[in-house]
Amino acid sequence: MSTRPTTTTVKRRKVRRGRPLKTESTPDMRERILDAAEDHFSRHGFWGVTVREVAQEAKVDTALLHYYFNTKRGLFDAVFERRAEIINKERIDSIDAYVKSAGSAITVEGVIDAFLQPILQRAATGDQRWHNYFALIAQVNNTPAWGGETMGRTFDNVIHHLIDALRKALPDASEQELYWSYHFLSGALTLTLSQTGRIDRLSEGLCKSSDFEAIGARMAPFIASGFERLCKPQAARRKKAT
Amino acid sequence: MSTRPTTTTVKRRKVRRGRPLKTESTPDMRERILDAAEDHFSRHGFWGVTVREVAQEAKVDTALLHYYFNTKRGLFDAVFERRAEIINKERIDSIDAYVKSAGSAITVEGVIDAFLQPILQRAATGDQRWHNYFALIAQVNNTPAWGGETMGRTFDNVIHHLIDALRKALPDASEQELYWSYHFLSGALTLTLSQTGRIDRLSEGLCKSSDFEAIGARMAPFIASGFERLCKPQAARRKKAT
DNA sequence: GCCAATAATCATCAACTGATGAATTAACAG
DNA sequence: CTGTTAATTCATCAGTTGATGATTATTGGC
Repeated sequence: MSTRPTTTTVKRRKVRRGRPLKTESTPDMRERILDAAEDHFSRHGFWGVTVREVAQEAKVDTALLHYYFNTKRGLFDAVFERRAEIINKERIDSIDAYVKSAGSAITVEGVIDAFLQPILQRAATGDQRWHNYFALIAQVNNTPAWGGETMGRTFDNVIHHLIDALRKALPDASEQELYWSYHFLSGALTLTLSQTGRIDRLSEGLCKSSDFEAIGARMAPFIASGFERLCKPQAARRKKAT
Repeated sequence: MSTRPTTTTVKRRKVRRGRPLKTESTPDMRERILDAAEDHFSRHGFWGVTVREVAQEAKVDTALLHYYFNTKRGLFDAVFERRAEIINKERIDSIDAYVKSAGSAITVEGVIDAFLQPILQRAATGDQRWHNYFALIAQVNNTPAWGGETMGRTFDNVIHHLIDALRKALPDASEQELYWSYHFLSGALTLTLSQTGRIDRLSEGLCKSSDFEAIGARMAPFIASGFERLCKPQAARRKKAT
């Protein structure tokens, strides 16, 4: 409008085209795109996000998303798998370390705590990127259309590892009770990770969904009690006296 | 295909326009639109559905959706609130009936069972429309952007009613522990309602996420154990011996 | 130095999206 | 009968969407 080039191409507003110089502090566009996508997908789900929004936040052209990930879905899957490997390895190592150290004194609560701690600790650090990622998992886990399949492909290994360890702590448990108990554990964890802030409002500020320290201290005892109730039917049987 | 009008105006493929005749078995378009919307929103969430898809399934023109609900969001809200009143009343009545009948023999498991049964029984009947509705709740409950607010507006009354009843069964419980425990309950219930079929695949068919009878028998005991563990800290305190 | 491969932007597309004013037909009140 | 209101489809719009071929600039191997 008013400001325009006075002499020799002073007011260059044009973004550089072509391959970038390697020396200029390595922009690493691919990671920037993944971060932006993680941020948006975790908040609004797959269909609630446009590739333009992601591109805008990452400050790149939309064509670059397609260059790296082909399709919007390819981008989503890349986001979903990027951190899965890290957290899965941590959880398996944590379970193994606990099982080894506990020996015959293995407890349900110990196993579940070992399973949860890697996640809750990453969440507790306050790293927004991990927060986003966990919320993304929660979204996928509650997507009926394709969530079950995606979750399975990515996390079944770890879950079976967890259940194997739980079997050691609950040698008499039936398979069914173990899986149903895990189902309830998964739900509780998922809602925790989804970060809707619902419990904050419900409790009028008494509980904060971002207070992962409080959650970390309570979740394993809560869930372990449930496991023991369901998977140790011989002890303390005092159900509804019908 | 074979049965068709023999004489006058045989090949009429054009859909009728204008106000429909009242005598022709009352189509009740409004409900049909809500059913179709419920079906789609529950599967793909708000952004994963287009008004055209809903209109097509309901076999009406898209303009009719706007005639009844103004905007896509208005349609979504109407779907969400349609069944809320019914199920909320059932849950409050169920809790009240239990509290009254149990008297001083009130138990945590009894309260939670009374809270869950209305939902699980409706789900167990196999009515697809209620299935869809419950899956929709699960979607909303895991939508960080606006899920917490919508859930609160619709369900906070019932939840506070539940927690009031639980306080009677757990007179020494701190508010915080009660709310955290409810948080885990809510997560477990939500994942159950979301019907992703994940547990089916994980357990290789041993557990069926549509088997609400199995869930109804296990969920209240599981969750009640957790509540008692967290909210009765004086008894059986045997945490990790650090 | 030359040239193929790589990494990025530009310009554009056909399809789709939510929404709306006009037209059409029936119900209903007086 | 007649005019107003309710319920429905028609026709269409302006903006958005995911995607892509062309273009530009830099790297790195020979």
